[in-house]
Amino acid sequence: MSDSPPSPPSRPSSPPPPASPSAPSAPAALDPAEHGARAGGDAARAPAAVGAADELAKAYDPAAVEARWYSVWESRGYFRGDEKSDAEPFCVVLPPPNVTGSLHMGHALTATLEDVMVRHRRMSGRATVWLPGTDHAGIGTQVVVERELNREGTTRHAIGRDKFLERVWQWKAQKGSRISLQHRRLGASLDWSRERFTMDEPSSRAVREAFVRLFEAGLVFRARRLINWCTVDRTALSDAEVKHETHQGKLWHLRYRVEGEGDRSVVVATTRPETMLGDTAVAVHPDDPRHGDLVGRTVALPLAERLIPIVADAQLVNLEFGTGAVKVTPGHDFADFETGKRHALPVVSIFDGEGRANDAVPARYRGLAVPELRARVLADLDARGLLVKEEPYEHPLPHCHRCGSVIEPMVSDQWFARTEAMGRVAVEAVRRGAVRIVPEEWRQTYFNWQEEYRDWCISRQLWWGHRIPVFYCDGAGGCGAVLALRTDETACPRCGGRLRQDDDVLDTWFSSALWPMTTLGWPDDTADLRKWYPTTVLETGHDILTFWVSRMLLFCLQLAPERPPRLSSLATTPTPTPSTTPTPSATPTPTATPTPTPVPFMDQRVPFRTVYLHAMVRDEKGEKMSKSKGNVIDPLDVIDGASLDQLVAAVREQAAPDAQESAIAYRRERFPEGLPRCGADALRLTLAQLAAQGRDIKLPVDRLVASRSFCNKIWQAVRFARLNLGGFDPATQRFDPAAASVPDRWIVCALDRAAVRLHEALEGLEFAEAANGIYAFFWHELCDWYIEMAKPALAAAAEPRGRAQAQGALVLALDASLRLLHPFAPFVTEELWQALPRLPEHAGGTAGIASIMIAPFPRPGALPGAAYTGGRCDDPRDDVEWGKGMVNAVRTVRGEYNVPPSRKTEVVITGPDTARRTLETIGAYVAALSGSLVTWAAESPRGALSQDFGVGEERWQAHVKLAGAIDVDAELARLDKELKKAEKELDGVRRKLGNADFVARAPAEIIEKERAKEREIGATLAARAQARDRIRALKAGS
RNA sequence: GGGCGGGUAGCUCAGCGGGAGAGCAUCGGUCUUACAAGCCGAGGGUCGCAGGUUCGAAACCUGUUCCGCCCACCA
Repeated sequence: MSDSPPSPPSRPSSPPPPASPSAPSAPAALDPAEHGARAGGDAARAPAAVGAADELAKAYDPAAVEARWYSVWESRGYFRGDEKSDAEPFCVVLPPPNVTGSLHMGHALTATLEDVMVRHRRMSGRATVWLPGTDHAGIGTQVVVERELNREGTTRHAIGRDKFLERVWQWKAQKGSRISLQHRRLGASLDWSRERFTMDEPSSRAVREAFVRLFEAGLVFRARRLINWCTVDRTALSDAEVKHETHQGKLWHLRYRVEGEGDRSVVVATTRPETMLGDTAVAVHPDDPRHGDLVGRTVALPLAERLIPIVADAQLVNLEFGTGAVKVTPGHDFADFETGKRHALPVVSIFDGEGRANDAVPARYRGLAVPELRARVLADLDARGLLVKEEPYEHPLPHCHRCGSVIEPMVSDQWFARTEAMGRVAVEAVRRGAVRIVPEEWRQTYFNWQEEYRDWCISRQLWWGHRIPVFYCDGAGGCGAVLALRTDETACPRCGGRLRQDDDVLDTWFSSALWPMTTLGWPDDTADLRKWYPTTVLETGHDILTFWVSRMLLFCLQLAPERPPRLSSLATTPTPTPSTTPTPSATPTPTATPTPTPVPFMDQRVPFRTVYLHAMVRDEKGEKMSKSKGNVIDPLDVIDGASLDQLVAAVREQAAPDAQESAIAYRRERFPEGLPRCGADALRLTLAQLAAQGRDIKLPVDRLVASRSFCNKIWQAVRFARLNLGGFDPATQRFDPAAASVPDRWIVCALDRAAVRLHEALEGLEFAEAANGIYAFFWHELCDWYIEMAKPALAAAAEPRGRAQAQGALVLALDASLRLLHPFAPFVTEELWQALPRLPEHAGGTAGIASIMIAPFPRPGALPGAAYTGGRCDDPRDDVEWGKGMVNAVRTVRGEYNVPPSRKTEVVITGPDTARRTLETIGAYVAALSGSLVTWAAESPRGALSQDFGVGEERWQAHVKLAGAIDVDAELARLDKELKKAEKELDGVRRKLGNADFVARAPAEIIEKERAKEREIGATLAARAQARDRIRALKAGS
């Protein structure tokens, strides 16, 4: 893949000089007159310096098309949001990808859906901005750089914090551009002038401001608690970052002797025998007859040689489970930690940060990691006869969301965000509809998560991230103040003592939670913030509903300005006002319950009005894409194509060494031919079409190829137009309803209807509906019927005035269709639109507009077709439908008899007098499309093959005369089959209508519909019976 | 353990109270001067299973089975 646009081989390589006027997009003879720029927007005035080539290549080539447009759009400033615009705002923030990563299909889906929305709204005249950015991804990035250091034989501790951070910034600079490149290749119309990084200066300032404010409000606090600790990444994690996986483990029964009770003992059951060294009690149920009486006694903790009490705890102990006695390890188990608090038990921590046994255990166990420690503890207990039994036991085991290692609950001092008060507001915002979640089924998941109000552990023992802006005056003689400061200080403002900054950094998601605000300039009172906050739609994968969406609601509702502030109150950058809190103690900070933000301001403070959650992209087997499996498809490999060798090479580069073999095998098996070059437009179309799927999207390569074919179809349609526009003068051409032909009038109507449907689907975030609808319209209405019907009038030899009319309508239809398609397939539509002569704006066209990107999206009422569909002109829809019916009927018969297209047939249409009149209007088109000579007759001819067709209740018949003998028996069989089909349907309808309950209870319109159906099928049946009789007569007569 | 989603044509999936659909694949016809990445036609489904509600169920309810996901400290 190359980032320099290759010049397409099939085109003249000399680009028009930059100063040349707007692209002469049609052949010289058709040079469209330029009517200057369309009102408004300097961009529109920019010359279209990158003219489309003089001739369209014979086939669509995505590489050639996509290379040229992105930089043009960007350099002309089309992506820039105009904060001064008076138009209704439309703002989307791109979920910031991890800066050192690379986009996968999930990102491509995000980019596609967001770009579709953004381009549509932009074309519809909204003040649109789409904000790009990347996330520093704390743990992920730090781990990768650390691994690199390890390979060089050093560690982050060896080189120190500052040097290490330098290294990470280098890494970021080196890798960060790939994401932007990928987005550009996808055609994402992001406002790069507003690009942000979660650790850039303004974001860092926002994070700091947010922290200080939350600190001042008592919403973040420091406490010594049991937290999830990853012994590999050596940091605390939040609950959200822990995944519980079912583990086939064991349940061990251990015997503890009761002091002073002779031989009496209690047996406890545990899945983690090694933690017994940290036990500080045994709990039993107070009502347990087995050992209820032992409460208050002590047991001798074996191996550790300590005495621990037996306590009664009805909350922890389940009478039905295990032995009814539970070892209590407050230092390494969440339930036990709570139990310990209830009984004021000491907390013994037996592991260090790497998960090895520390000095709290007897010497022979020190330094052992969990597996070895467990083995030795069990062996020692067994040797003492204290291991009663072990049994297989399945239980959940917590794992690190990042690295997959087993989580160790550990007690430590950490910073937490108090979520209850903020959470209530965040729940309320969704419940009251200030934020809408689409699809709605995710609301429940959101509530379930948000309503738990679990305090969020926000400190991480990492170096890469936002350093916690808390300073301690805890040096010798210090006053002990704990201060959250907006600027770094070295001296304590209270006592002048030396300040020490907290070493920890904030959870990555802390900064992400502020993203809709920071990208718009918060905490400053910026024009962007006033124009675009709250953002309009937040679109992302459902997997980060809890990580990200919930947290944005939590923080933004708390911190956003209550209403757009007045300019006069413009941000005086807050001076550092030190805040204080009591010296941190071992117990959680006191609970001054902050009051929730009053509800009336919710509408102003929510970070977004709508959340749209899309499905996860999976491979064709529905398996999760992962680098180690080798089933990750890089969007660029779909866009540019990739040989099998390239795919294999990519695995070697990306996948972990131990996973490479299987990953390569997967690719060899799945993509023996590699991936075909499909182009960004095809990828986007495919992803948009699949967006309706609920939880998972399986991405079949076939679909991509089909979309590429669709792009070619669009290409060919415009190519056809250009080949048939000889002598056409777009400047003077009008679409004249009075003079327009039936197909021309029909297509403008159909276009108007398609535009209405598409617009509604897009406004309703129904991407698949939108994409499929416009696909079907373009291919099956415009290409299959309209262009085919228009061909005779467009032929070079056709009558000139009629031809000019047809040319005008074709140009109009394609112009509008391309605009409808543009949000989905930006590149190919721009290329073709530039190559298409267009009518002036006052004639419903877009001549003079420099780019399709800034052309108006066809709206109901804005197209000439609106005059028809609005009832002001005669909509020829019925005539065309009858025509289609006739053509289909003839084609069916010809198809059944394998009549080659080259062979003309003679066709007689029978039906009421209206049929004759309809035929006068559309007969020529029917003839052309069915390869037949078509006439009307009152009587069915003998010796023809009949096929009925109809619109609504009315049925007419097409009688196809085939030269040569008819296979009478075969024909009878065919008609018989059709007849039976109709009979069966009629039966069903009659049964329904014969049902008194139905007639009495069903709504009137449904009954009427059934009656109509009865008449319709009745007519069909009659027609088929007649046809059969005629064939029978033929048989009898032959 | 709790919650959620899904089982519809060979494959991937729409439809989610009133006549079973799309793309791909298959079969037949066609190189018709925009497109063979095309055009035309055809075949193919008791909508997981069983009950129920309803005049009417692929859709709603209950149960059941099979897949998948999320959440969860019963040691």
